[in-house]
Amino acid sequence: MVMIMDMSTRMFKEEGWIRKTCKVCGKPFWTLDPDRETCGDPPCDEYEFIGKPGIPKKYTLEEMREKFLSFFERKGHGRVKRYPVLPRWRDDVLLVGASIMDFQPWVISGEADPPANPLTISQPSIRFTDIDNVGITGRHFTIFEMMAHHAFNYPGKPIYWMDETAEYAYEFFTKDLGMKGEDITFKENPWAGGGNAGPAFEVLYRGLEVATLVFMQYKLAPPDADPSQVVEIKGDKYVPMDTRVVDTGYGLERLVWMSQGTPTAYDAVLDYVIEPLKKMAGVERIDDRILMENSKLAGMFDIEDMGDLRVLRETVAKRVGIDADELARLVRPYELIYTIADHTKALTFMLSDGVVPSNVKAGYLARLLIRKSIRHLRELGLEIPLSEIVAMHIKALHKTFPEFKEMEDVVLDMINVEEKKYAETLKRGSGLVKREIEKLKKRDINEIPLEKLILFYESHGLTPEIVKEIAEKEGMKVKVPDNFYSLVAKEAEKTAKKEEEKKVVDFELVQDLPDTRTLYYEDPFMKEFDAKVLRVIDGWVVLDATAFYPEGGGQPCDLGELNGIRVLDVQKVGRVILHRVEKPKGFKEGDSVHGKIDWQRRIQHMRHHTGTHVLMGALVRVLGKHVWQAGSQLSTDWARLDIAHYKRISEEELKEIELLANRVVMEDREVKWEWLPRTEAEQKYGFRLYQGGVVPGRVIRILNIKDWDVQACGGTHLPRTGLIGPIKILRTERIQDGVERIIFTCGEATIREWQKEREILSRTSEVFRVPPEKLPETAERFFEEWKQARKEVEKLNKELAKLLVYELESEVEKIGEMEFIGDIVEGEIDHLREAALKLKKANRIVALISEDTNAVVISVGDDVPHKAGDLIRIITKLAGGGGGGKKDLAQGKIKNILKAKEAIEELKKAL
RNA sequence: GGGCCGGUAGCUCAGUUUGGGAGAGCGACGGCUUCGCAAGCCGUAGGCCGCGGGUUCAAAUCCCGCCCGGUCCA
Repeated sequence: MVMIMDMSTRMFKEEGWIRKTCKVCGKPFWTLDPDRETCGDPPCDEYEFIGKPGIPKKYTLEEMREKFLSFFERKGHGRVKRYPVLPRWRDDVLLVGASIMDFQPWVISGEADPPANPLTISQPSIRFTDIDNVGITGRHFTIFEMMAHHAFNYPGKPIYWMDETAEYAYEFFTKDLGMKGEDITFKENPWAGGGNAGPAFEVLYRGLEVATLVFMQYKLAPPDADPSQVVEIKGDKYVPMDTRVVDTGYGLERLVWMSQGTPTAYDAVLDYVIEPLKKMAGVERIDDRILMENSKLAGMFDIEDMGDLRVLRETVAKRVGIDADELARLVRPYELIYTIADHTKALTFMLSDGVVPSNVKAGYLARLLIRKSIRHLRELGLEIPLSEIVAMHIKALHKTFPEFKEMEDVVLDMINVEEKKYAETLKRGSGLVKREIEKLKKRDINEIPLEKLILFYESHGLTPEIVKEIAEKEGMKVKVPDNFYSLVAKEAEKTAKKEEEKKVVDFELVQDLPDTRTLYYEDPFMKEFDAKVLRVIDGWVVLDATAFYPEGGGQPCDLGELNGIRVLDVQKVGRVILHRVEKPKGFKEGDSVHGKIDWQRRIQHMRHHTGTHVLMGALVRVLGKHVWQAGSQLSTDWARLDIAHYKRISEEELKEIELLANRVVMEDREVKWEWLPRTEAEQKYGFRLYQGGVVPGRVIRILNIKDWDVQACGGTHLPRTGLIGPIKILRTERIQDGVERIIFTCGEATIREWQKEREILSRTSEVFRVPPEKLPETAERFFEEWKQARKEVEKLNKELAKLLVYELESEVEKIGEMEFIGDIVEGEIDHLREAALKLKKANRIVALISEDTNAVVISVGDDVPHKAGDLIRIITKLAGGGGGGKKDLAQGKIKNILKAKEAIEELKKAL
């Protein structure tokens, strides 16, 4: 736990800073004030700027952001544009939650150059960890801008480290913003997370954390690490990193708040939403004193469940001298409005940056925010569409973020679609709850059991609050435990399973081999080639060069032959390509080989691959810029492309997409590829490059279809779109909410599809004996007539049953007190049953056997002391077969119809 | 990716636990009552019980696979 780390800096030593230990939390901190005893961080200190701003001048978001960025520009930092909140360049996190995430893992690992070094940025960041605190504590947001300056100290190329970082912070705060130096504290708080660690300072001012300065210099120690290098931090072992990174974060919203001294940070930065909402909802004005006390205390709280919230209410109520319930009534509307304002802002960023609401990943987080906001609007009694509020954000922010305007139509439509979906879920749900209540009432239960609440939430998306609202109208009690959601989480944990990762061909044995020369990149049309065998491992042959494309990027490997021996599989391990061959004994090190590629197969892959990119361009143009590739797979006979989209693609859209894609084929556009350094490619083309997912490597391969589509892609492609041939969309599937799959063909595969379709049509035409264009109406007519005929049969059966009944009535025999009818008849089981039931009387037994279908039916009246199920067994025992039923009716089938008569006699005897 | 819920008449759903007669309400249509309307009463039509396979004498019901919709979690 103890880390030996010197955390004094040049400034601390030269300017007379004192290192003290906080008397409340016990953590060390640095201050200029000899009398200070606490570290400055809540709950050790309370907010001191509410109502009396800690910065002399009032700032808006834009002014503060500019102040910060230009300060660091003056200090030699390159200004970098914000990154999208949806991190396309990595697949280990759902959303960007800090500026440093923009540069992980490529820049930090040294695989890509930073866009500037040192650099400064203001990065919109989204975090869900504090979502329960949002709107309540006054300082927590799901979305905030992390202003930062970063320096990447690569080996031998140091930029700067702790001394400069602390000085920049102090200078910016005191000189540029005019904060009081003696009120600033630097709290030591070593940081560890995501496999990295290092010393860190929290910079605190008047009870608020305004910046965090982190010095990343350790990484998790590998098992074989040199023990003299190992440091232990928070229980984990670390070793020094080659690249040391200055990672800072200045809270833009918090600094603006500090400069305004409003009761909450929300008031300072989201007033353009808060004020109209207050007016619309007719929120009662409360005494500023109550609001301020509330936010001062709320600032020291961390809300994890409803219990925590109650404690907060009671504490504040006591301090301002009113009743806790009264306080809640007054404060609640404010909290709702704050939360809505924050969540809708987060949505504006997420949706504009390409998150599509769905039931998975980041899309699910967007849906959570949408639904929570809608519920809050309802609680406020406001009946306005959520999109109206998102539009307010776009209006207020589009000058700084012009991309919002560009995406506005799609974003608002997505919100409206989601709102409609939620309304339907609720409607469906309330019916469900009401029906459940009816059932419970019948069983004299007047409270909804917890397991039902969990079921409603997990399976039907109904929060316990909503269930409560519905149930109480029906006079049903509902008790929601404070920790309901953690109960649900525990429930889910039980079923959580670990996934096993499938290992591909993994050979440590190839590590010493040189990279295989990739002839398929040098000339994608190379069909034959000569090469040398470098090694033969198990069934795999490694060559110095190959034109065989190894499986990757959704493109299957090439097949063909080496020296006439069949190649069965081609895989890439690191940068070495392995060929699995049918007879590995035919190869030895040093051999010359001649390779031949199955060209029919390969060219079809190329058509499908280039075709995928053409189709992607068409999808984006028809459906919108939110469309993003979510996966793709191609084969010789078909290809499929999964895309993020928020509703089903209509038939009209599909036609348009297909037409557009084929037009681009007919225009015969140029297709070019080039290798570019990662950062250069990103700056030039944007993150749209990463359609196919994260691409590793220092340089990446860029595939460019002229004025149509640019992507990072490692596949083999055609040089002109005209070579793709016809593109045909076969169908679409919705593989999950928010993801559509398009299955299509190109080139020869399309022609084969056409032929297949014609065959189906002509065969069907032959069956119906009509020309293909008449098929729909003919099929419909046949289906109708078939239904009609079926009904006729049913009717006739009923008629027959009636006749049978009439006939059988005259065959009644008396057996003691009981009446018995037993006969061998004709007909289906339904028909027999109909008759037996019609003949049923209190003291009567009816047994019928069908001589054409072997069906047996027995009906038994209420007063008869036998069960039909038992009686039928007498028959089936004798005549074979089986059957059974209830007290009054049994059905079955016998094997030997010749024994039917005998069986009925036997039954009679048994009575 | 994993879990859960659902798909039965035009609509909303029951029936699935424990296999054996496919139902209710609303709507549609017809009739009665009424000067006429609303309403009420009586009656009629309307079902590949999501699709495919399996078990069984017998499957809406049990088992397996698929499709469609919903929902929660990582």
